[in-house]
Amino acid sequence: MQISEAESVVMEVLWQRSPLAAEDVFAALADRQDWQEATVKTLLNRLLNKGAIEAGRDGRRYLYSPKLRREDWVMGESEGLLARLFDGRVAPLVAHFSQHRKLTPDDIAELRRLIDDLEAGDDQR
Amino acid sequence: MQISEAESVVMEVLWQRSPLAAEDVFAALADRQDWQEATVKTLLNRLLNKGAIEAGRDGRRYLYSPKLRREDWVMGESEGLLARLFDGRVAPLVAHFSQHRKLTPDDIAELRRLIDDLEAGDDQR
DNA sequence: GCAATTCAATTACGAATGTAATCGACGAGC
DNA sequence: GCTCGTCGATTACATTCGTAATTGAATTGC
Repeated sequence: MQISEAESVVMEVLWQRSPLAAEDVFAALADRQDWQEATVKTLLNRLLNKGAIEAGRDGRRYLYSPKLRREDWVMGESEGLLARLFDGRVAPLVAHFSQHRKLTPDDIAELRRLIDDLEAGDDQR
Repeated sequence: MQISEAESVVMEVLWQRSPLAAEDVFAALADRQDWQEATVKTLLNRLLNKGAIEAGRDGRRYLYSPKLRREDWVMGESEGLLARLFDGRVAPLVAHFSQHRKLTPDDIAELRRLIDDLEAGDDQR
């Protein structure tokens, strides 16, 4: 499922809360995006055609909900980047960020916790 | 500097080895990409116009070299993804991969080494 | 010197994308 | 019932991208 940049902005709104009418999506974006309502409607329609969202009637209008799960989308995007830039390995990615000092102490602490859990829980699950 | 998908394939070749003539880039891609040589030349030209590469004359032809550093491009792409999908934090990204069991034991071991180094070398550099 | 070859530069063209305006149907108010 | 407003659907249009073919200039072989 290919989602364009602009489309993903709309998806984020729906992942946040749904179902929503076109107007609600527009309203939710009003501060961040300088889009006309017509633009939002176009994007909703394109997402509908792609099957990324679905619409249920609510009287005269539609309420839109995501069909594509954010989780799956995020996984696809992440995997793509990882494959293209880091030969599919996670460690080099983290190394990359660390080399550019993009890791806050909090990041490091959280990473440590993650690693500890992973090593401890090797067989669980 | 905006590099499209197809353009980045060409960049990867030049990052690997440069300077190269258009023909060499084409040859290097022959197995992976089913592109005509004309296509490769178009991409080289677009990259030239964008300033991502530069060309030095070699008699009748040109030899192309990257101007954009891979390092910088990778950082830009990574930061972009991180910002869009993980609120700019590295740890959630790693957590995401770990939740989907995308971490090999090697990954985990390497991550541990990274973390250890980071914690040990807090002030160095 | 002229023809054939070889490059790069220019042009092509359909699909996707960003950004909207317009149209047409349906319901609400008079 | 007719009119007006409100939605979604359709159409629009410039730009970027993927994928090339064509052209034009320089070079090389005869």
